[in-house]
Amino acid sequence: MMRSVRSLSNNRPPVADKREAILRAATRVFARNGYFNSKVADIASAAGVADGTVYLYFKSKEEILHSIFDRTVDEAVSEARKQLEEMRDPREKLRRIAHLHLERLGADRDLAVVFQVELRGSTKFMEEFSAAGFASYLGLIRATIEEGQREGVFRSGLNAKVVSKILFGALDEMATNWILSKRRYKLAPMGDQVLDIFLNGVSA
Amino acid sequence: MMRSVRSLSNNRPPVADKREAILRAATRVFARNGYFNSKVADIASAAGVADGTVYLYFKSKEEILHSIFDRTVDEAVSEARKQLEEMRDPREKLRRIAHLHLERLGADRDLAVVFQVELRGSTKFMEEFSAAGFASYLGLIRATIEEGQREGVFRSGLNAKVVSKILFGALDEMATNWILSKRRYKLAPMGDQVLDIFLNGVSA
DNA sequence: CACTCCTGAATGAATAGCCATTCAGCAGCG
DNA sequence: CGCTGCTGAATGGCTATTCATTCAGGAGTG
Repeated sequence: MMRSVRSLSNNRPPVADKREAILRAATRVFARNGYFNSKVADIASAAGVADGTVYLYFKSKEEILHSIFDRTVDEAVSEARKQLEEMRDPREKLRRIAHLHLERLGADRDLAVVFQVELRGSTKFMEEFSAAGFASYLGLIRATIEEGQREGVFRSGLNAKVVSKILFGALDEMATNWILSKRRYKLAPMGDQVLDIFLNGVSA
Repeated sequence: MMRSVRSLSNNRPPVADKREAILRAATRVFARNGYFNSKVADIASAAGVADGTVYLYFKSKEEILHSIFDRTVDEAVSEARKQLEEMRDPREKLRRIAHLHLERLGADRDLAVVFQVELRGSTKFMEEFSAAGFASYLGLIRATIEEGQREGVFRSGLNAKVVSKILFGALDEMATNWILSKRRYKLAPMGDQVLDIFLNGVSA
């Protein structure tokens, strides 16, 4: 009750503030208990708001999960697009994609758990997610590979779609293993090992 | 009611019969609705038994899911071990592993959904699964890679653990994409494309 | 063979508890 | 006052699991 100073900065973004808090709390709660075992009441209390408040910002529990995905994927894809714009070498581009991918997940274990574990938790989810963000992410990888094929740095006989799935799958597995591992290690550096083998495998 | 001949062979396995029926029904139900959205009553009716009967064979809904995993992984690993025994070339061994992996999942879409989607649905599950079957499966791949390194067919500078994760991740992604895809295609042949790139990447 | 008694597998209605969502009202502010 | 934003207790629906009961068929008996 009684917040230090309330006026100045606390006026405008109570909205965005609380929404953010709920999203962050939900990420933590989902990561620790799994989506289906998480109670909305847990999320509310972790966010420091009342149960009902959650429904002022989200239509349902499910929408919370969606929002976490959407926000993260949108951010990740647009950030990647931006950084890739200034690059030429397709090999370097793939390295950058891998790095950004693992760096982002490696920086927030809870977020990583939600992505690697909870996202997989229902075909419905995967299909929805698949349609939107995932497709554009895979597309980013594929476009880079096709670019490399045109330039002659990657073998042109390969099916770019399959090749992009291989890279994605390998990175995804690194992330999944990382969250399951008891031993703490840096995730991002794994990307280099993956890329070494991958590039060696696809280079012309 | 009225079973043809009851004595001879019908005496022993009414038990295994029903257990099997429940397991098969559960695989279908879980695959279609997701584990958490599946009602035990749905499984029972799909299996053609009463709700209560399920509890004569399984302690809980969760144990049903476990049993599906355990049975499949055990079968897969021992089958793979057996086939690999008679082979020498590590490259061929990896091809065989990939083939068996995708062949098995490709032959039963429901089972594939349970494995690719439901298995990922909770950290708890993954940890338990991880401990048992998954580790031994990854270990099989790793052992083959190390064997290849000793024989000089694979680059010895590579970390075999990471390399095995890459291969597994790539195969896993093929399977996941396959179940999500609307278009029907054969899963197993994807293994060859994966192996072409993979072997090219790791060969000495 | 005919009959009775048992056994335990199978049943499915009832229970018990859980939890997402709602909403009547409260507090602070201008 | 009149809003706006928030609260949290109450509601309603749902479903895993239990358990009293049924019943088919095997065993024992005369």
